[in-house]
Amino acid sequence: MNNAKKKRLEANGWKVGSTDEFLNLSPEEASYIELKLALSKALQDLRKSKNLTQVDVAKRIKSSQSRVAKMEAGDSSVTMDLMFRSMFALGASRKKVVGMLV
Amino acid sequence: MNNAKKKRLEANGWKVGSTDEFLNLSPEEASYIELKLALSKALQDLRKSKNLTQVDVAKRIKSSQSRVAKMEAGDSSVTMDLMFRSMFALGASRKKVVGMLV
DNA sequence: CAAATATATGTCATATATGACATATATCCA
DNA sequence: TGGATATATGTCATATATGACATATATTTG
Repeated sequence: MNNAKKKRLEANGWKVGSTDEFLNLSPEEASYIELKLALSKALQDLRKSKNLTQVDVAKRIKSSQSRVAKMEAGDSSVTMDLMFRSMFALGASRKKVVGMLV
Repeated sequence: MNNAKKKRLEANGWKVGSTDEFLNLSPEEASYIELKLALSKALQDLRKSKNLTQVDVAKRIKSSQSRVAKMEAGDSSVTMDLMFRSMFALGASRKKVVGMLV
């Protein structure tokens, strides 16, 4: 994990150690966070591929633009449940969704 | 979706329509729930393949046996985040985890 | 460039998930 | 069988996620 990624993680509310780089980020936590970031990226890619705005997505899932923005940013305050739901709401199949996480 | 599955869903706290079978369960909700159930099954399979008890898993993720049981039951009160975290805590790789969801 | 449109960030009150606990039920095995 | 071990179910106080809102900052378009 490079420094830019670490900065992005910290910016999104993840605890990635202060003095030392990320020794206190266990492998399993790292895997989880990286999968979640992949999911947030997948959601954004999917939305863009359909030429939809965050407001459009928000309407479909009865949420708000700000929450969609947070999903796409991989913010620590959003669950993967909401992200998966959003992708399905955009018409993606399970195969498609899972495929975007490989 | 057959009746047995519906019963299982309802038992786990999912709202799957009362009078009519499951007309009020939109395709995206169905996809989400089915993915989550696949994940709960994957977690259980993984645990059993390692010959661990729910208590063992609970210790590794600093949770409780009851919560692990709920994860494996696909209970509506548990997030996919916790399930993914658990699988990673059992040593599964992202490739492995994602592969179990295909 | 400026206006319009899109996205990001911060905060709140409320809803939901969490670990913990008690206890019920199932499964194992001597 | 019955005691031991494992899993399921229900509940609670607390922690965290949620939609909504305001508003800041980009990005597009004319």
